[in-house]
Amino acid sequence: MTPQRQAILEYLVTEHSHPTADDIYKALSDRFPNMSVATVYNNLRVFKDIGLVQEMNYGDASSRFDFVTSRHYHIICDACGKVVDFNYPVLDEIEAVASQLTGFKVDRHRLEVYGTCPACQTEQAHKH
Amino acid sequence: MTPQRQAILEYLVTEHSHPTADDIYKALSDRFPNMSVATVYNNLRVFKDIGLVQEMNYGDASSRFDFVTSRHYHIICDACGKVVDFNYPVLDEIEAVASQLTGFKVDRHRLEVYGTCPACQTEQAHKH
DNA sequence: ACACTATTTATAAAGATTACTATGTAAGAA
DNA sequence: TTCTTACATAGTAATCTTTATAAATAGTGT
Repeated sequence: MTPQRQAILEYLVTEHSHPTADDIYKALSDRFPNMSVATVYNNLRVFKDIGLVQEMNYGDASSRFDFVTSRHYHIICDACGKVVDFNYPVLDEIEAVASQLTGFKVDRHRLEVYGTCPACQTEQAHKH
Repeated sequence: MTPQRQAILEYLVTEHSHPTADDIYKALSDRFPNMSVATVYNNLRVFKDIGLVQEMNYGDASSRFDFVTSRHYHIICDACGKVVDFNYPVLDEIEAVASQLTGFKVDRHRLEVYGTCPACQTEQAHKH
């Protein structure tokens, strides 16, 4: 557990945003002026492998990383990219159905809702 | 509707795989030896904009493209990357709940199930 | 034939992520 | 302490996917 590793983990735990690797890199560049981007990626992979952190890919943009606490889903704003958590009963049934229909051994699923966040809604309304 | 455009669309309709841009490019390189990769991307974007084709991003790998027929979900093999369709009632409720909880105006959602396909299951079993 | 518009090709460029190498650093054994 | 081993980091090059750009091409209508 190096200082850099601790700082990255700390950032993920305390910040409730869903930062990209670059967000983390920039946020910590004050405390670690010569930390490498590769270090951020390396540590994020370590955290992911042991299940502490979840990686989320959206389109062509950068991956976002989320410290895993409780089970929740994400809703993402198409306009500004903001990610917000929301709770919903875990969709176990769809996994069972998918497994039956396809013969796959199911491991997990991934669900995201897309739309426009309140802030961007008002901004778009003001454009008239 | 150029010959290249037609060929790309034809490939998406007839092949029931979920090809990447590069898959399409390679598959058509016999008939169009000097077609550019950019042409594939351009046309895929055109198809996507008019709603003929759906783009799917998985992790760091390339996007996959799916000709839109009926509403269905995807299950993806972690071992070989294969994508298989399966049918399930559309999850309208989760969109409503998410909207209520977050104040977002919901546009759509995205759901994928991950696991191991039958072929890779047997292959993994034979490794003992 | 001429102008206009859209498409293609070819290539450069961008952006995110990984690979690689050398350096550093901490822990353990002799 | 000193040597050794293992691993983390920094720095940079390389890779891969996708987009941007500019020139060439082809089609359509006048």
